[in-house]
Amino acid sequence: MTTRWLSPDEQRAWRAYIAASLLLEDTIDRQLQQEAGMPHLYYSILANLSETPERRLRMTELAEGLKITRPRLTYAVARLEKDGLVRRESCESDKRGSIAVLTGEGMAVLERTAPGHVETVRTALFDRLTPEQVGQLEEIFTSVTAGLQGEDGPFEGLPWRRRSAPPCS
Amino acid sequence: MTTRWLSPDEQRAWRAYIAASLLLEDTIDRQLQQEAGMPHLYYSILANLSETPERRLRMTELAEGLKITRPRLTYAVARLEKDGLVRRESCESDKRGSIAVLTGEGMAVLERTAPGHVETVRTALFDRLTPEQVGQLEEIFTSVTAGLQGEDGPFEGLPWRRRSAPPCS
DNA sequence: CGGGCTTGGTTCAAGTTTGAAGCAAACCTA
DNA sequence: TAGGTTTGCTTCAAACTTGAACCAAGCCCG
Repeated sequence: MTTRWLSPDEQRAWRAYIAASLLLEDTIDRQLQQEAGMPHLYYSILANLSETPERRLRMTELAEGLKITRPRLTYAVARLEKDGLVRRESCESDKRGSIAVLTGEGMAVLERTAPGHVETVRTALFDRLTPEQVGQLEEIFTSVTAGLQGEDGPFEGLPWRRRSAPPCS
Repeated sequence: MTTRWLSPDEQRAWRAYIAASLLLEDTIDRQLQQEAGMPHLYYSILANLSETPERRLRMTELAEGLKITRPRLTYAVARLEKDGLVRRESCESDKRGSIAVLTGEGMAVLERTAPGHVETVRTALFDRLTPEQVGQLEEIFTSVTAGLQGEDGPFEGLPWRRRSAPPCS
């Protein structure tokens, strides 16, 4: 089958997206590195943990939620643990398991740095969008995520996909 | 001033965007690593070069177009040069300058791998969007780019910004 | 039980990215 | 035209990411 190249509209959209996403991530990483001494992903790990009832999550659940691979998470959590922001506990009901727990210090860092982070996201992104565009953004990217990890799509083989979710709270 | 947190709508949009952009980049990187033996950025370098009249660009122009820092580009081009896909020439009119030139072999790799790449982008993204959404995508991210590197915005200090564009074709 | 398969997680080496520092050529400006 | 500053690019060390290999614990079925 002959290649279906991108239309001019699609080309422009694609390039706009690529450029902006690089700039945006760089901006956020830089701001968080300044204020919190860690890149965006590491901040997201703390944020994710802080939102669970017990401020704890199994490694695999965390990796799945963040859409990253497990080795990447292992490395990141090791660093956060060294900094005292996260602690690791082993899972009682499944002795293979490992649970990341947000420490008090981790929570404190999060609370201290959240306002600056939100401000950056706001200034760089949301302050420039109309309410309709916010809705469009959500719709577009929710759909993309569904396609990339949904049961039906052509990308089943992505390595971070999991089949079951162990509880072990 | 008290923090303006994200509204629920904004939260959802932000999370959808973060998740999808990670999945999308991973998917594209993986596909290109398979088919072309290089990550997305490196492919983009070849693609950018191929679109200029003489298939050549000054390092700084290239970095600026790709929205990446110069050390990052230096490293990437060094690798591509080692692989024979890019050659470096020194600039006559400005002896500090260095010019990246796409080789015949580089062009061949690009032509061989472009269809698979486009197919991935299409499957992961554009096949899931309506024509209106393609337009929305472009508008949103064009605006974000403008904000992050425009003359007026609050992010003047980003290190990749340049003031002038040397010709030195 | 006992062998094989799967799952949760880490480790390892190789590759990439980052920000600061360095270096040489070009550009002032007095 | 000399001295200082800027510009273009690279180098360096430290941090991060990747994918493959690994290990131990659970699972499955006989």
